[in-house]
Amino acid sequence: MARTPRNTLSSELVVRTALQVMETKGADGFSLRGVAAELGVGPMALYTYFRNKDDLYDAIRDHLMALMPPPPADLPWPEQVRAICRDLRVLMLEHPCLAQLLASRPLSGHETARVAEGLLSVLRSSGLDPETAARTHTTLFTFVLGATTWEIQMTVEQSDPDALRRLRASMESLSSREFPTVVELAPELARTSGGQQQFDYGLDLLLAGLTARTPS
Amino acid sequence: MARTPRNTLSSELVVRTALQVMETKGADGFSLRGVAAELGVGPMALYTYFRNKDDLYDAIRDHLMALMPPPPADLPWPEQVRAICRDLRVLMLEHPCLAQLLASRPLSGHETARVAEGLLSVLRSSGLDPETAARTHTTLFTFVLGATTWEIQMTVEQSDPDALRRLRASMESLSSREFPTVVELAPELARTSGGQQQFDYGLDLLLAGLTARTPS
DNA sequence: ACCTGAACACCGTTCAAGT
DNA sequence: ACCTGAACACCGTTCAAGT
Repeated sequence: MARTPRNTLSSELVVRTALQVMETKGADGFSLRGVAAELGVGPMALYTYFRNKDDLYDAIRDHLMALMPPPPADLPWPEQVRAICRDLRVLMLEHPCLAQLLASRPLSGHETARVAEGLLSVLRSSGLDPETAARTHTTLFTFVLGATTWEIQMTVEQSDPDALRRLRASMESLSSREFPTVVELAPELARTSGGQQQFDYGLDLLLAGLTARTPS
Repeated sequence: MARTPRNTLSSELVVRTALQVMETKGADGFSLRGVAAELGVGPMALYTYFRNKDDLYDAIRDHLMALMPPPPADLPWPEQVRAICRDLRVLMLEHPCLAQLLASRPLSGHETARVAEGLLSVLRSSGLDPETAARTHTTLFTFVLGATTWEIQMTVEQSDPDALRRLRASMESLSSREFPTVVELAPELARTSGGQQQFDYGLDLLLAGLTARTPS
């Protein structure tokens, strides 16, 4: 859009613009060409700062992870774990593209490491041995990723009236003789596809299982 | 590829060919044009059987969900839940595209409903009320989705030697003063990014939390 | 180092037309 | 109903060239 004079580009500016494009047009509508157009440069100008599209994705992810608040101190460790998981969910809801960025790329980068350090150190200081701490970190992370990805996807789906109508139609076409429980619980299933209460339910199950096996 | 004479196309054949293309070229390399080429027809021929690409995705997902075995009878309900979750993970590992198909589209279709009916009916007959059964179903489903998506992604990443080299380099560039726990647990974190043992660890935490709150 | 311009080999989907 | 062919508005990336 805006003409950018020479030598005013930077990886910082590219990342900020890329993030803006992602939040405007959605993760699907995102393209390198779109970012370049927004910056008023040719598509190839971006390759000065990033090796390829995935490399830019990594940078955007780390840029967003910088927004994660530090883990709260002076709380029992299960409460600290709960806070970190909730914060990550909130950040993903505020920036829906983060879900896809986290799911499709391995964790790397300074800010991503900072977040991992926060959760891992809480788990370690709670008395878990190295292997169990790592297992628990991966379990918590993938739980938040799965639950929130689903929540975001269902929110997107329910905002499209046409898709919602087709979904209802396909639900009602199910035989209540063949699938009695699905048909009976259809309203509950729709309600539990997202929300803080649903998230906390799953998180509490994990924490209950976790505290049950820790010595303290 | 093979020339298909007229009137030999069907939605079944399109779905089977689409699945074959997905498993050959991967979910990223998949395209409607590629499926059409494989069938020896023009791209527009597919639109006779599917409204658009998403519609075909739904059909492929349901086609794969048909491969889910029925829940084993004559076992305590936690064991039945465990078996269903493990079966879903195995199916996703055997057909990696299933992970993306499940994560990006709402659940619909006959075979998808069949799988949901299996898990939901186990949860209901264990004594859970309708709302808790639905919450638990969503929690278990999103857990399997998140854990297995992560496992698949990390496997893909580790099979690319170039990506693996860059990942190691970025890990080693982390300051062990700034992120002592991440650096210390790097080997454990790499090891717990997948595998049956890691999956069972998370699943057992959820089941432990669940059995702790059920009356029986 | 930083950026352009043309080109390559692709996409999903619409539209009008044929059988 | 079933399928073609041309067209539209896009992609990411390579390559050679300019400053």
